[in-house]
Amino acid sequence: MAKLRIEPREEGYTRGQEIHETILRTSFDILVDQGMDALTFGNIAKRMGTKSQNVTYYFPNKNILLSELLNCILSNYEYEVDIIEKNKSMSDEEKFKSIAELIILDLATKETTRVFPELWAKSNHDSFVQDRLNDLYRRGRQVTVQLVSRLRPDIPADIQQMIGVIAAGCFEGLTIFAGHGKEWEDKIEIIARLAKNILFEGIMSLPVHANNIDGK
Amino acid sequence: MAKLRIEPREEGYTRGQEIHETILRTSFDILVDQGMDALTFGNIAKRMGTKSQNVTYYFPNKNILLSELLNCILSNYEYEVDIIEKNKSMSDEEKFKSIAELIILDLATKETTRVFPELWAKSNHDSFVQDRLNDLYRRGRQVTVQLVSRLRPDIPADIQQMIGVIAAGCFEGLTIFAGHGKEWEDKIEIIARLAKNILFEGIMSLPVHANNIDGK
DNA sequence: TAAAATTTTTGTCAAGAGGCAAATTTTTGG
DNA sequence: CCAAAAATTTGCCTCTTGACAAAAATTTTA
Repeated sequence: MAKLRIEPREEGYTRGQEIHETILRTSFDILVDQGMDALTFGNIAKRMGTKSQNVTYYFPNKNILLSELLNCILSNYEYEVDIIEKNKSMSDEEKFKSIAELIILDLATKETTRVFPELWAKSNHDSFVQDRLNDLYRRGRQVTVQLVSRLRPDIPADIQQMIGVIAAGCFEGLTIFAGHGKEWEDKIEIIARLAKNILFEGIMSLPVHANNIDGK
Repeated sequence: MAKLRIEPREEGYTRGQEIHETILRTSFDILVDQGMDALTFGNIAKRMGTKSQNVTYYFPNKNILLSELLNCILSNYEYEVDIIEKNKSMSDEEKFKSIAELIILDLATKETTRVFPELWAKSNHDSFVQDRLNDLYRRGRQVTVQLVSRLRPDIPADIQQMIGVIAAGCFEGLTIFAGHGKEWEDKIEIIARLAKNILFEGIMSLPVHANNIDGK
């Protein structure tokens, strides 16, 4: 629920440990409901009822805070991907559809709806964010691509990859229209069901001949 | 190419007119290659080789500049939607696929890849941006939804709408993975072809019974 | 050409940002 | 309980931002 995986620091008192964690959680909260602009030492301190210099003590400069925060955010999603990956009790079709549904339903969460657009925007001008996001997405797609490769073994591997990209794009894109607070939020369940069926059937009915990577 | 539709001011000298336009174009350029953070009066002026107070003269405060800029950006996309809407010389299938391809290829543009994520992020904390974006997307979807309603007249209207949302989500989401400077940028043509086929076939093979809006 | 309107420059301001340094207080392990 | 480490507070600094006001220069039009 918290959408943050915080690894403990290596040194310091347990009290300091808690503060360290509180700073990260408070930062995340600010990111979620006020956006990246509002994420300042002053605002973090204000929410925590302390001074900005105290935040500086734990995170000597803003880049360190941001990169550590990014890490906690993405680690959590990678953890979620792991859980999906390990589920082995379904057919490939069931797996594909349940993953699609899971991801779409997650993106309707306030946290996901609010945080990812900030990261997408930042990634365009910050290669550190870009790289870390890429890692996450690459790993996340792995599951889908593997399923595609089993569902459509007749398709070349690079096309299978791109199909994974398209599916992921479809999921992420729905954030904008059916995410938390968006126009289609309350239809998210129906949309999730439709999307998984459209994607599944679309992938299954792709003609082989049209998928040659060199094809015109 | 310019991705900006600037309507002339109502008053002022022609020289002032040009400056007004230059400010908006410069602002857009900054937004594209440095992002929303860097969009300050000072930076605009620096790029133009003038003083920030001169920018203030044309746009008394930043909200006015931002809302006017947003207007110019979105007006241009609405204009592009119009062009698509007017093309009547194809079958519905051809139309659907060519629209899909057109949108996906546009999103690979540097301008679109850079600007829209900024708007998505901002829309989460700025209802003015949210509303204007919604208008644009609603209008943009109209074309797709109309096609869907002709391709699948057996499906209830609200489900047709949601299919439009899913298609739009798929398009927009690809910005993140195959937009300008992204990992899959150079595969964008293949991805566009795949996506339009997956979506088309997926939509065509949706079972009617599964689409009842009240269905469990 | 002169008057009027528009544009540019100069100067100033308060608020808030990130950051540094040293004094003080609190916590913890021995 | 007591030193040493950790955490907090106090105070200050520089830079940037958006904003305002008034003087100066420029352009247009009558």
